Amino acid sequence: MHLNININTGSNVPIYKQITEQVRMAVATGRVTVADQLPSVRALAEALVLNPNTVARAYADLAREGVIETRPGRGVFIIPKRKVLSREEGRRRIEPLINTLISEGLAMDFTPDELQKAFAKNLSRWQQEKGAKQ
Amino acid sequence: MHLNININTGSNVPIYKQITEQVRMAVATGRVTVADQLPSVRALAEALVLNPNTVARAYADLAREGVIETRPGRGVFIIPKRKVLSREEGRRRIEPLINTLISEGLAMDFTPDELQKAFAKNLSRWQQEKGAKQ
Amino acid sequence: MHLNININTGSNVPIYKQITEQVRMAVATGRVTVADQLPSVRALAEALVLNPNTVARAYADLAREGVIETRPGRGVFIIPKRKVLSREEGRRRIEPLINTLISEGLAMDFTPDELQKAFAKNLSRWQQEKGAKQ
Amino acid sequence: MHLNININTGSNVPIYKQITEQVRMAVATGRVTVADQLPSVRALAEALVLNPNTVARAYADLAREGVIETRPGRGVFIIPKRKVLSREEGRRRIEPLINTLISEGLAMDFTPDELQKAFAKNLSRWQQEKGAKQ
DNA sequence: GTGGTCTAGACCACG
DNA sequence: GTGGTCTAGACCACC
Repeated sequence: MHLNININTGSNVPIYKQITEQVRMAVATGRVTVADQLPSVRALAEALVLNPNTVARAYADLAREGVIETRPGRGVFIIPKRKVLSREEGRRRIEPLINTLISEGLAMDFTPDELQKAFAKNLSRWQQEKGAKQ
Repeated sequence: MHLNININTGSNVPIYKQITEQVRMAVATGRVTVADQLPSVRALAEALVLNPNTVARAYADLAREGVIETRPGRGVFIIPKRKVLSREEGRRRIEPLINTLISEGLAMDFTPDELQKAFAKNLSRWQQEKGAKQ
Repeated sequence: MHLNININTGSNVPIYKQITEQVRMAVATGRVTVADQLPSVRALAEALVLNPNTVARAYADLAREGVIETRPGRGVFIIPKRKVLSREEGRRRIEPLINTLISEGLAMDFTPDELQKAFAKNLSRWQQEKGAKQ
Repeated sequence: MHLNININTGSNVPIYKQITEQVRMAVATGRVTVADQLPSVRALAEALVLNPNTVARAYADLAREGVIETRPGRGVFIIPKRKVLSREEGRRRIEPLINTLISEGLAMDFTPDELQKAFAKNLSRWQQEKGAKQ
């Protein structure tokens, strides 16, 4: 198991969200598995050169979501995945992202075809990463 | 010309962004066309029960994007689409939107195939609307 | 790094534009360099006796131009120069500035030759300053 | 004598200023000469499809500057040119325009050489116009 | 009437 | 502490 989180400080995405997203992805793609132990707040903060508060917040969010469990004194662990969101809720949350992408993309002079291709390209990159790790 | 903007004040998305997106969409789908005049800052602010500054900010963003033109003392107008950003800058701005969509989608247990289909479906809807109006 | 911005409240030039121009100049001449941190919105507002919103607007414009990057919660930073606008858009924006200069200059009884010389002189000053600092 | 004013409603330059500028230029280049009569406020407004108030304001500005004279009941006339601004005042007003041009131009990724060339090109275009009319 | 600028001060998210 | 968003209300230039 190797978590390997990358932080982009220049991004608009808040750092704590970059962490939660990458941990969620690592779990979803099977790169880390149930009962795996994550680095401690302090260790991860040091490794990523971040404020421990930022890491703590990310872990708190993940714990609230039911992705990880912090066992005081022993560490942070992955817990079995349950579906948190129903299909419908998922769709409700994902559609605005799609439409923002299309709206901004078209306004920026990209053709629908270019958008489709760019999306497919990035999607396949994510799948490759997943395949490589499994 | 029928603009019909809906604001969701409870959303995380800033109000000014909801406005810019809906205007861009109205233009992209042909619901408003070149040379159409948009409601004045004050009129839209009153209609949406917002502060005029919020509407002004949305209009300013659209003007910077090259979607509209504000003519002081006369009003706000749709202008012919033109290429404002460099190719690289466009790519730089569209990639994070794509990756957020993929990351959130996969984290919500959608398969890559489902995401691809959902994206294609929405994209074709934008084009259909436009085709229907033209 | 020494920013040293001067505001002329009596001028017709909006304050936020005076700020953006002086920051751009500081960057172009090398007085501030990549990765330098600019004063915070509040700090600069206090130093210049301005409303923080006015400074924030100037910073927002610079960020859109690709001169700086605002990192919420951390501050404002100079970033490597990159091409944001398309070639055509750049031309579209620079031509009116040139023509205003020529028109006003000729109306003030300067000869074309004098204008040409004045322009060349200022241009070389910008380059000299930059050379001296680098 | 043919005045031939062109108004660009899409420009940021206020319409009344476009008029004053073009009249001043027409006088400065000798396209219209002393004792020439200009179109009346009403006639020019109709010809340019403008609000008469806008033309009236432009004429008022020109009269205040000493470029034209309105003789009630008879019309609007060019009056002999005097230098309104001293050399020094002229320089004080022209330098900021030059520096804005350079600052924005460099920020937009134009090279000094490109700026110099663009300036020279536009300047020669103005001179050609003048030559053609004389 | 129109949009543009600025101030004042609030609340929020982030680190 | 930082920047981002929004409201409220002022004053100005322009048409």
